[in-house]
Amino acid sequence: MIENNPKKIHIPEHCPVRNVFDRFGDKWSVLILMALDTAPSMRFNELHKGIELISQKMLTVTLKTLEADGLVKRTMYPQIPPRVEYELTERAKTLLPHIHNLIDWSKEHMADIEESRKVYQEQLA
Amino acid sequence: MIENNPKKIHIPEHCPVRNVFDRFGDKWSVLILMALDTAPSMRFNELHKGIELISQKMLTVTLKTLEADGLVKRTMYPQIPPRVEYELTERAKTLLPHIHNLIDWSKEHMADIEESRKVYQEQLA
DNA sequence: CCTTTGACTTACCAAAAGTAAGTAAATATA
DNA sequence: TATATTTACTTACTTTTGGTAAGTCAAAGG
Repeated sequence: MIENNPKKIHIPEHCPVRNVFDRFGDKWSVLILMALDTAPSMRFNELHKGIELISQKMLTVTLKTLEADGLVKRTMYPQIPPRVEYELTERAKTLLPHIHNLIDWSKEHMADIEESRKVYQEQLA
Repeated sequence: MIENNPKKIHIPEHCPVRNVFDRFGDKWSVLILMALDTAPSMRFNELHKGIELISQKMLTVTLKTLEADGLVKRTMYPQIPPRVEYELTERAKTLLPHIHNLIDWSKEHMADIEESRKVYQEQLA
């Protein structure tokens, strides 16, 4: 009777859920998608200035993974200095409503959450 | 004319969006909430076994932040060996539908996304 | 006694992310 | 002619975060 399962919940390593949240479960992906949602297209430096505190490095690597996932389209104009435009794909546009729902939830509950955090901190002291 | 804003998108460091996604934008929070959603309450080791590959350390620290945010309720029964039960709060229950929407989106699109990733990889080679 | 049990800590190490400087190539300025 | 500027990145290096494995606590069971 090795492994006599008590409650059989199991969130395995490889599943669509993990696959998605490993993408959204990083600091910057969602923020970039949101920024791109505010204009038809944006250039690298616009994103860099628009998303406070993101580093150039993290902006490039995150844009690359978003591009790989088909959520962002990258268009390079061969000029000098170079011009590169980023825009949301149709796929990304089907995702954004869900993200906005999370944002709305967060706006609605953030005051309460911060209050909870304060109370929790005070309990520790 | 320093700072003659071209497109005024701006995602500042301190805003409800960041505040929420810094929470969800970590590897484990959402997974723990999902696991807790499958039963009325769960013990530490049930979660540890149920969520594949999470370390004890990350489980404890993530549970603590979820507790601090009022998303998880922790109940300790003073026995030896100890028994600790975790359950979702009402606040968390209002959040879970949105998370499930994201999961549904991810199930719907994951095949296409993996295909995109494959194509993207092949382009590089 | 010594082992087991459950929910953790702690110390140490690896991986991820942040920082700052560098690159390319043409145009603008001195 | 020499230097500075511009944009979209790389690269090398440092810091922070996360993972691993062992240890702790106190009682019950063999």
